[in-house]
Amino acid sequence: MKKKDNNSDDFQVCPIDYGFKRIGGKYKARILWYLKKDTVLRYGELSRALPDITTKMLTQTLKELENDKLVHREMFYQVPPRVDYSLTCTGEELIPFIDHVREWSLREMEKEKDLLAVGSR
Amino acid sequence: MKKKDNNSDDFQVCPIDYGFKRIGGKYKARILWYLKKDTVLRYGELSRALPDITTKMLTQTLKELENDKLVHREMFYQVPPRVDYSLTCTGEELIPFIDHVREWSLREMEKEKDLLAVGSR
DNA sequence: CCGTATCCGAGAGGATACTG
DNA sequence: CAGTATCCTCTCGGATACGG
Repeated sequence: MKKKDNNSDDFQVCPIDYGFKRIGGKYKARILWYLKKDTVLRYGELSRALPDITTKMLTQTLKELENDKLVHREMFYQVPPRVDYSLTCTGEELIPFIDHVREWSLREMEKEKDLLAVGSR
Repeated sequence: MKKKDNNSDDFQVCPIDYGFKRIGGKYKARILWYLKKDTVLRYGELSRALPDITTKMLTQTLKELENDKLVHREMFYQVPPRVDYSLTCTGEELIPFIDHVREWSLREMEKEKDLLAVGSR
């Protein structure tokens, strides 16, 4: 198997890979989704929206999303500090597709539940 | 942070997480995509379609997709052996959404290229 | 309130050789 | 042709403690 030699970037990047790298990762899609629902969320609100995330991962993921221009970050220099997060236009373009997965998943989870119910009686 | 205790499954599973687990992984989306394009592909054809995948990963990923009922596997007992892979109905439901990411990625990659071109002149 | 800084373990994925 | 079987590396993410 040919390994990509990194001193030449003339190899083709698959767009599917590219996309999944930008929204993959354990929490990225969920964060984007919560942001679309409420438009603007503070750090603490996001933290409460995703109860299973650690501060490390939340900070890190938000930073990645910001560098990727998918979320916008606004700091207010106050005491106590305040930081707002919201979607960029590019980030919003991803919402319909996250919605699609979500709907699909809900249907699939229903199917699983039904199957389980039938099996146990 | 509360850790999920695995002896009780009364905790809520987020549908977004659920979905991304089923189509996440380095090659799953790409494999589904190639299957939609050509409808039926043999193991070797898939291998050639994804030049960067090793046999180990291809076999493993296909097995996962099969267990998840996203792809269908058909063996022909011949010499030399032949195995066909195709999408299930559930798998097909994911294609529009993979398409969406792909289109988005193509646009984004264009934007990056333009940016680079401007920067270097 | 909004993070940083370390340390660490599990598992995803890679390289390589072999088989019915 | 269509996979198995090992071994190994390396990144992702969890736990925990501390800082402006």
